[in-house]
Amino acid sequence: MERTFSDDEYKLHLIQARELLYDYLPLTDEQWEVFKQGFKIRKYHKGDFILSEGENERFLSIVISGCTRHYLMLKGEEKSFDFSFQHEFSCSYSSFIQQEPSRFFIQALDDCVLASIHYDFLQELYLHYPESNKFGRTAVEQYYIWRELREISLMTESAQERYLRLMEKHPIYLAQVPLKYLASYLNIKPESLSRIRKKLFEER
Amino acid sequence: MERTFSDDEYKLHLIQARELLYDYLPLTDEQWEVFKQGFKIRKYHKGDFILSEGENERFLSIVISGCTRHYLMLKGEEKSFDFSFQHEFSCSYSSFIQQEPSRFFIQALDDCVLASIHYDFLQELYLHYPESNKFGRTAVEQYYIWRELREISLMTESAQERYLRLMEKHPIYLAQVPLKYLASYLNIKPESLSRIRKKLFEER
DNA sequence: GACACTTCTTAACATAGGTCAATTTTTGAT
DNA sequence: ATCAAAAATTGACCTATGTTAAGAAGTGTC
Repeated sequence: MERTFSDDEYKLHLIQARELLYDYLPLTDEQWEVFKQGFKIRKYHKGDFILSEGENERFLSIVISGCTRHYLMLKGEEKSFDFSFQHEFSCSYSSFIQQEPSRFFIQALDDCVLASIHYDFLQELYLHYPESNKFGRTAVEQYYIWRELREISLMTESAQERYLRLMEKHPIYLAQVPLKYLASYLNIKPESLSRIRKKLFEER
Repeated sequence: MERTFSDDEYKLHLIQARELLYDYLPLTDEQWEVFKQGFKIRKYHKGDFILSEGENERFLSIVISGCTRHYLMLKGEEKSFDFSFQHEFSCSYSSFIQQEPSRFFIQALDDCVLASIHYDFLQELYLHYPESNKFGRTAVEQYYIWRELREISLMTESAQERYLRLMEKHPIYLAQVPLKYLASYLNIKPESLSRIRKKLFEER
């Protein structure tokens, strides 16, 4: 469920969006005037669903504040695949690209604000401003690199190694994400994560 | 090591390249005249290295014939991540995008011919023909979808389930890829794949 | 601040897949 | 066709993680 807010808030968030976007795609004032028409600022409360399985992902979003969790349901169990924090993209990307039903749920892990660009608007941009393909390309390239790192991790590391690397590289996950979701992100059960944490604690 | 061939062969392969590319990116004759200047046809014998770990991936390639294997070395062991057959892209993509050293080796699994577009040429294209960003975007989108499916598989399926799905969806892998590589692609040891195959055989 | 609800931890036991070592089968070179 | 090398299989045993069940520690609500 989407939440509402004031015009002033909306404008502020749009400015933030441009700033956060800057690293991926620095836009001239002129370009921004075009782009910003296509952005929708969306606000969610902790626990709200941003996207549900089976829906087409219509938005490519950048997280302005808060964080989101991407997961899928399998045999009655949740499997967490991604967490998106400020400055990162949040999108069920395969669904977005193909405009096919998403296998993933996206849920607000905390209160959060997203700047979301609509699929149709992006297609229009691609058509009328060919250089905007660069935006789509850059976004998906970022996504791709992330996915590849995840896959390498899943293929080559033990659960404990993944946990240790997570602590080192993304301590924010430890701080913000409930352990049961982290466990599933590490591809183990919460009980196994507990054991690993206990063992690491005892060893030091 | 790259192999050589005649002018006629070269021209033929260029034509094939355009055809194979068509599904990803239909090009007008005019566009093709520009694109084809950037393509290099490369031919390898079975076992040749197309890219080694530590090298920057300079080419985005489409497989015209034969097949390639992408793998990385970890603790003295090979881990296979991808096989690319005719019509598919073959590229150490993160390295290509970031122009940073590749973690992957790419090896000719059979004699093969690739149509490869050079990184620099592609950047020029992006610059001078903004619509060509669409090519880069489409290629990486394909890659992304593939990576996501792999990740879902690794996260949610047992080795046996992965093997069965492979048999069903990509029987060509069974036919063309040595079991030791398939095992590593399924993220298990050859001994375990043997056991799975034996069990499946006895059950029917 | 008491209660209910969720999350986290612990322990005992089960299992998929890993390890090691030996054997069989396949492949490739001559 | 023969032989050596590589790939695939098998069996005995091991280990990390899963399963189940219980209890402890948080958290949010009135």
